[in-house]
Amino acid sequence: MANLTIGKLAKACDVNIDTIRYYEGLDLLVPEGRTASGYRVYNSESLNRLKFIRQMQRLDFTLDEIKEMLALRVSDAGKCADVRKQAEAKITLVEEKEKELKKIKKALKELVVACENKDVPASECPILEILYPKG
Amino acid sequence: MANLTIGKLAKACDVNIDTIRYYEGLDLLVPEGRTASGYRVYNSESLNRLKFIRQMQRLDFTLDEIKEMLALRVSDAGKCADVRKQAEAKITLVEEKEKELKKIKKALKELVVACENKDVPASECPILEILYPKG
DNA sequence: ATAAACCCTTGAGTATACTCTAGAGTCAAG
DNA sequence: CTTGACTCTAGAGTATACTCAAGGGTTTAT
Repeated sequence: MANLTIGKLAKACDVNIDTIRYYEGLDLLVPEGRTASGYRVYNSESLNRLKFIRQMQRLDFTLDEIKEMLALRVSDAGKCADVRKQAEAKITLVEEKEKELKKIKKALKELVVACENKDVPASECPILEILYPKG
Repeated sequence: MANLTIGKLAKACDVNIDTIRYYEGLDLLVPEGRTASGYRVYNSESLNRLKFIRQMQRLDFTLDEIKEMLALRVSDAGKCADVRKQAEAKITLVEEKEKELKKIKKALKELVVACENKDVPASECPILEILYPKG
């Protein structure tokens, strides 16, 4: 695919241009090369890589974790299982968070109901009383 | 309940002692009082408050958001409707978080499935293709 | 009474992930 | 050939959330 300047890459992925240079410093996204005048040159693989990085960030992976995953790609496929394990660990984490969120939501809803009944304790912090009754 | 020194509170919640002082600076967790010699004194409400803070942080709420939730209380009779509104806003926030987590989980599960499909030639990890297809 | 363990404050340092500034060179259109 | 858009580097700044260090008082156990 066509060579890309840093600006075009940034626009294509809707990423700040400085972020791309920042990723380079982390060895996360290194340009294919440079022009004679020193401009960074990127190719379509850079594009995929950057898209992948952003996608994984949306999935709550840190840049370090993403870097590790990208390192797995270039080594052997036996390590696919490693990535799977990481993903599974994240799923467990997500499921735990879902459970906790339910509790919080329940407490907040009780607070709303209490408000409607003008029942709200004059306490310092009703949400704590609801979540942790009787001190 | 028994009065707690900062060290005991820290230990009880498995939190760094400096973190507690840091929270105080944010008006997030203020001690009940001080001893004559200036030592912070905490009570059981502090304990609940700190537990709540940590729980909410695990759920990816920022300290600012947590502070707002803890502030949901009726100071005088007329403000009940106000608190209800704010509580409802927080419920919306929680529900947004739930949605986000669902999306993340779905993507992670796709990732895991992709990993399990080992029909794919051993040279490339298919995960990247799933997350970023037709690169 | 003395040493260990604990507490105080102020201020600096760390980690993650950017984001911006300054000063200067390069490229593309009219 | 000039003007504006783009790029370069190095380094500083931002935001969130801690975490540590220095220097000095306080409590507690022996």
